[in-house]
Amino acid sequence: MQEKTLAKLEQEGESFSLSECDLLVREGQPGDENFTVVEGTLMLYKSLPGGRRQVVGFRFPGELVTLRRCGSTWPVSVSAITPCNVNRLPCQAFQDLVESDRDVCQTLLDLASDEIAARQEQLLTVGRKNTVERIAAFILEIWHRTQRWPAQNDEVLLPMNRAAIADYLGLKTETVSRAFARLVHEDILALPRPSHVVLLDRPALEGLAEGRRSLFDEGLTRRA
Amino acid sequence: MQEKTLAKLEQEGESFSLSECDLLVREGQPGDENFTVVEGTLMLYKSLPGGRRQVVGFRFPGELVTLRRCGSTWPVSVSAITPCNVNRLPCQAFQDLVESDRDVCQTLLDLASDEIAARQEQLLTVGRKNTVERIAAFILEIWHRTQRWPAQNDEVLLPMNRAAIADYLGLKTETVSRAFARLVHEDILALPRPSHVVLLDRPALEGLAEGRRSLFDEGLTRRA
DNA sequence: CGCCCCGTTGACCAGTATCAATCGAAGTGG
DNA sequence: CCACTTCGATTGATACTGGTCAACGGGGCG
Repeated sequence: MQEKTLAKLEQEGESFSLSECDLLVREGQPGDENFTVVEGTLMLYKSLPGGRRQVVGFRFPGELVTLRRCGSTWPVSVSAITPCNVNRLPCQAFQDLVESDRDVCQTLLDLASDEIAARQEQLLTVGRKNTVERIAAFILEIWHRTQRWPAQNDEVLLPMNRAAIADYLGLKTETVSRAFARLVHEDILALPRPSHVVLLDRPALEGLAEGRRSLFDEGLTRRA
Repeated sequence: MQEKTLAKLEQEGESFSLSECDLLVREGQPGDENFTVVEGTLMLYKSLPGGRRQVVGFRFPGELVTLRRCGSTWPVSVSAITPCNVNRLPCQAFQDLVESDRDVCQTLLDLASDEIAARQEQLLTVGRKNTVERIAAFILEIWHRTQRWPAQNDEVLLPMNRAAIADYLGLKTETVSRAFARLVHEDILALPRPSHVVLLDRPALEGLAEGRRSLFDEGLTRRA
C-alpha cells in the first residue's frame, strides 16, 4: 500500500542523483517540491548559531523525505550522507494526486502519523535517556529500518558517521565513541569497523534501549 | 479553514468533560478514537521505567489531540492539566469524513505537517539548547499559541506546572526554577505568580530562544 | 490552625562536554 | 610500492552544566 502510493508519486516525478554531502535543500528555503528517496540515505537537520546542529531524521530508500504544507518554507535542511538517487515531484502535482486519489491521501495520513510517532520516540530518547540507552535505541532503530528483507541476521551497517549519530541523539562524537566502547566491553556489540555493528546480545540491547536495564544491574555490584 | 474542518469533526462526535489530572488515554492502549479539545489544556507524554517522563506536546482549545493510524495503539498517554471539555470521534467516522471531503483531508495533511515541524523544533530545543534557552523558547511557544486574539500584550498564563515544563524540556523542576530566576534577575521576565509570566524584554527572550544571544554576552565579563 | 503540595533556593555530585593527543584507514604523490 | 597527508574515530584528563539531595517558604484547603 505505501509502496504503491510512493510508486504513484515517483512515476509522476523526475529522478536525479546526489553525491555524498550534497545539500538537497536548506532550512528556511522556499520551494514547492516533494522528494522521495530511490537509493542512498538522506539526513534531515536543523541548525543553531555556534555550529550546533540537531538531526531530526534519516531517510532510506522508499521513504518520503517529508510531508510539507504547500507554499511553506523548509523547516529543515536535507543532505545526502551517501550517494543518492532522489525523485522530485512539484508540490502542485503532489496536491493533485492527493485530491484525485483517496488511497494516496489515506496513505499519506498514515505516513504522517508514523513520522509523528517516530519524532515522539526520538524526543523520549534525547530528553530522558542516558548516553548508553540512546546508543542502544539508535542501533535498534537503524537495525529495524534497514532489515528490509527479514534476513534474520544481527548485523547493521551504519551509513552515517559519528557526528551525525551524535547530532541525532543530542550528544558529542566523543561521547558516542565511549558509549560504543562500553557496549563492546560488555559483549553486547562487536564493531569490526566503526560503521559495522554486530548485535551479540539483542535482549540486553533492547533492555537498555527501553530503560529497563542498566549496565550496572549486575557486574559492577561489589561482591557479585 | 482549519477551524471549519475541526468543526466538521466535532459536529459528528460527542463531547464530554475531564477533571484536572484525569487520564484520557494511556500509552500502548488500543482504541479507535480521535479527540479534539473544546476547552482546557491537555498534555501528551511518554514514560520510561524509573518514573522518567517526556512530554511531547500540549493541546489547547480548537486543536486535534493527535492524528492516528486506524487500528493502532496510542503511542502516548494524554492527560488533562486543567479541567477540559473534549470531543470524541470514532476512528471510522473520522475515516469516512476524510474520504468524503477532500478539504478535510488536505487540512489534516497540513495539520500533520505542522505537528511534525513542531516536534522537530522541540527536538532542537531539547537536544541542543541550554537551560535558559529552552525556557526562553518554551515561554515564547506558549505565548504564541495562546495569543488567540492578537491582543498585543506581553503576558502569558502557563496552565502547566513546573514538573510538566521540566518534562517537556528534558530538565528537572529545580533547574526550571533556576532558569526562571535568572531570566527574572536579568529583567527579561517578571513572575508575579509562578504561572503568570510577564515578558519585559521580548527581543532578548527571542535572542536567547534562538541561541543567538547568551546571558553572558555582557554583564558577567569580569571588567565590564 | 496546621498540613500538604508546589515552587524556590542552597550545597554538593555526576555525567557529559571540552580540550588535547593518538590511532588507523583511505587517498595522494613521489 | 611506500612515505606522507588527512580525516574520522578513539582515548585520556579536566571542566562545567545540570542533576541530586535537602531544607525552606507560601498559598490553599480541610
